[in-house]
Amino acid sequence: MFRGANLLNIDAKGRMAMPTKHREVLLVQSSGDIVITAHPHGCLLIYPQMAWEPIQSKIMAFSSFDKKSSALQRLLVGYAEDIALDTAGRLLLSQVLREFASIDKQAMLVGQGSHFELWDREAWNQQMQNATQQDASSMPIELEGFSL
Amino acid sequence: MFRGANLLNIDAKGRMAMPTKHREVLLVQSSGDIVITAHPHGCLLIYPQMAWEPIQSKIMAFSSFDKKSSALQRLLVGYAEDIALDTAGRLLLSQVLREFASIDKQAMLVGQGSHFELWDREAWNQQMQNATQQDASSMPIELEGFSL
DNA sequence: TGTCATTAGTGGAAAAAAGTGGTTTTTTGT
DNA sequence: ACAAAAAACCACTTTTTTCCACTAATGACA
Repeated sequence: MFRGANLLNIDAKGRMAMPTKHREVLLVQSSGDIVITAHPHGCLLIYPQMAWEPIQSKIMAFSSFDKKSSALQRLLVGYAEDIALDTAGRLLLSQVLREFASIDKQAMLVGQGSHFELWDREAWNQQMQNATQQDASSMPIELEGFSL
Repeated sequence: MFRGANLLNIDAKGRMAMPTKHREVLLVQSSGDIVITAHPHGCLLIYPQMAWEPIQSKIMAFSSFDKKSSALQRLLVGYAEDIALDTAGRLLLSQVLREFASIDKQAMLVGQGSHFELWDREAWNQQMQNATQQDASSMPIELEGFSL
């Protein structure tokens, strides 16, 4: 599925060209219909529309009285927008979403299997700097014994 | 499997010639399909495509809300690119990956059994300088009682 | 030990594909 | 019906990919 990182330019209208290798998959899987939403870590999430639906269902099944889960519902479902690729394979990022993720001129599109993450260029570099400075002792339990 | 270190030149387009002795293995094992990604220690990882898949599955099974494990997912899967050897047995390193590992003109390709690591020449020398200055007292527990 | 032959490494040109930006057309809301 | 905004369209530029040719290195054999 989706993997790999691409540095992309965003034009004055807020349009961003999807790398061609991913376009076909998106067109086949959900006829170019995309859902974009906000991620709690400060980036955007990009799903093929069909893959998003079951996730949204799960999220909305959480209790809406619990503060944590309703906050998550507001973020993930509240920000979610339906967008389609234009004829040139670009997608239009709304003002609101761009502001949420502080995305301006350049963004890093990062494949994560079933979906993508979209990061402001600077925020991504920051993120990666942290990740490469971690040492194994601070790794979570589930990574115990994991090796490449 | 893969072992040995080779100093390789990278041309202006970012192409790198695989040492011939490794080409056959890569061709037989995964018809020349390679996955290349980022390693938290600042080098690149090169796997035969088939050998990479099960590793990616394990990584993506971690929780995506935990900061530490999602950082690892972003690094390892986010940077992973599918690449094939060209007709001359070279592989093309993308701008993004070269920048991650600060690889410019020369790189050290290091066999690690199932896979390779690719280091910027300078970073590799640095790395080795540290390794030769370590003394046994700072070794991790699992190396207790280990001798060559 | 020198010459020849084969194979590996390197560089670049031509062709194809992708990215970009602006103009026109359509839609939407007033 | 008109104005503003958004979407579609189209043409140009840049990048990427593929292919081919040349040079260097290695090894075999006389």
